Amino acid sequence: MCESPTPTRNPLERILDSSYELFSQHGVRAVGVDAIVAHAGVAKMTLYRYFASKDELVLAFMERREQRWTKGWVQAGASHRAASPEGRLLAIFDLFDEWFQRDDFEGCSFINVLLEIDDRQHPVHQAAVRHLFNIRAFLKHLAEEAGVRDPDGFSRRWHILMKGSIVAAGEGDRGAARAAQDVGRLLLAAEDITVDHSEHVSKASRQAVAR
Amino acid sequence: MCESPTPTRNPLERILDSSYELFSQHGVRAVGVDAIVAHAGVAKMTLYRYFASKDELVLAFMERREQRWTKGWVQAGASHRAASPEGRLLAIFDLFDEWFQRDDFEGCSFINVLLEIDDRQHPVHQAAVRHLFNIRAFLKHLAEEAGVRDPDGFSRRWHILMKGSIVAAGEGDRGAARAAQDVGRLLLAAEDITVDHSEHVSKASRQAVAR
DNA sequence: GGGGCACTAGACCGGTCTGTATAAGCCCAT
DNA sequence: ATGGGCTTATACAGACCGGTCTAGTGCCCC
Repeated sequence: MCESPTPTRNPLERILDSSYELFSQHGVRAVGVDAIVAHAGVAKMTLYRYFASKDELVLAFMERREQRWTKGWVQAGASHRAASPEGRLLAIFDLFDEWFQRDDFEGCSFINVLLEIDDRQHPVHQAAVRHLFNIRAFLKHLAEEAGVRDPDGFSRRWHILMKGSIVAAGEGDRGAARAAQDVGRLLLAAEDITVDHSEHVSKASRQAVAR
Repeated sequence: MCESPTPTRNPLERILDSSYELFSQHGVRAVGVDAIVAHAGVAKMTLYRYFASKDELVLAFMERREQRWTKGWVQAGASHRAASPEGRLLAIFDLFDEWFQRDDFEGCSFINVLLEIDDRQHPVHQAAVRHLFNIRAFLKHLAEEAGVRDPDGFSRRWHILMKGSIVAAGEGDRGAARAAQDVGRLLLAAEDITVDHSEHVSKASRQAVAR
């Protein structure tokens, strides 16, 4: 009688949920549509009723990844943990640190797709580039708020730290987030020398160091 | 009569050469054994005479990648371009800068394999981790020579910059090497403040900046 | 010249992939 | 109750995958 509480009865949502779980965990190339429909408990024809091809499903997955991971976790989490732009930039690596300790650490799906689909003309590859660009837009926004000299260059450097630490975590380095955060503090300190010397940074640094 | 000058008549070498070209360019998952034997101009049975499985061929490819890329290009190139350990660390990004401008930029095969084969127990995945560790061993050696406080941590941070810039180049950012090099200079400068103030760094920095 | 060996060419096997076709079941609204 | 649309289950097509088998070819060395 009393079944599971709202077992995501909607087939479309079940497909999207299963795609998110399987694609993010094992990659879009390793997971076939059969695995997704089996995990979702729907018929394959139902999937192809909503998506013309697997590629379109992958694109929908990446949109969802941006909503959940980029916006719902990185941006919201960083904004919640610190008030100043410098503190929010550093807080990204606090989030990463917790992320890297998880046994089901799955890496950045945009990086994974970018490298899995090497054809630069492929729409899925281009979508990965676009979603990574959107992450950088958030970093650039924070950099502008922090008043750095070159917000675009700064966001690129910060993103290099993020991506490098994610790959390092994929190797098994659980301290990669702290290592990248240390470098990030140097980046901020170098900016503060020539821009300003507000106390927000030291506050965020103390908070991060204390842990 | 006069055929192509020594067309790598040896079938084993033809297989290894084709594996290197195709695997490094398109990834070990996207390239099948049929494509390799076709490119090498050998019979499939010849491949399976020398390698028990595709996985073993991939392992042989990664060994060759370490010989050619890690040792023959990164380590030899950095050692040739600068004499001091600090200069050699920075020279890595000079090499990367030229690499990133190439139209056939293929990325780091070890990172690609690491993310393509997500199973941490898989020997190919573990081999990728090992080859990345070997790169870090070279960085650690330079860090020790430079006299940094924490050579292991320093090599991890430097490697994060390398890996992050490679991913950024995969996105299409042709300036990623210079961006990472700028951050690398900050790392070296931070070390010099607390360790020593030898002139090698400033020499290397001048050399790198002057270009 | 003849035996042995590496190599070639191509068919072939079982499995997996994306995507389609078909037929039956279910639910809801008229 | 009776359609009609959504969903299901299942089978299937065609391509590709890693890997095997076989028959035949050329070459080198005794």
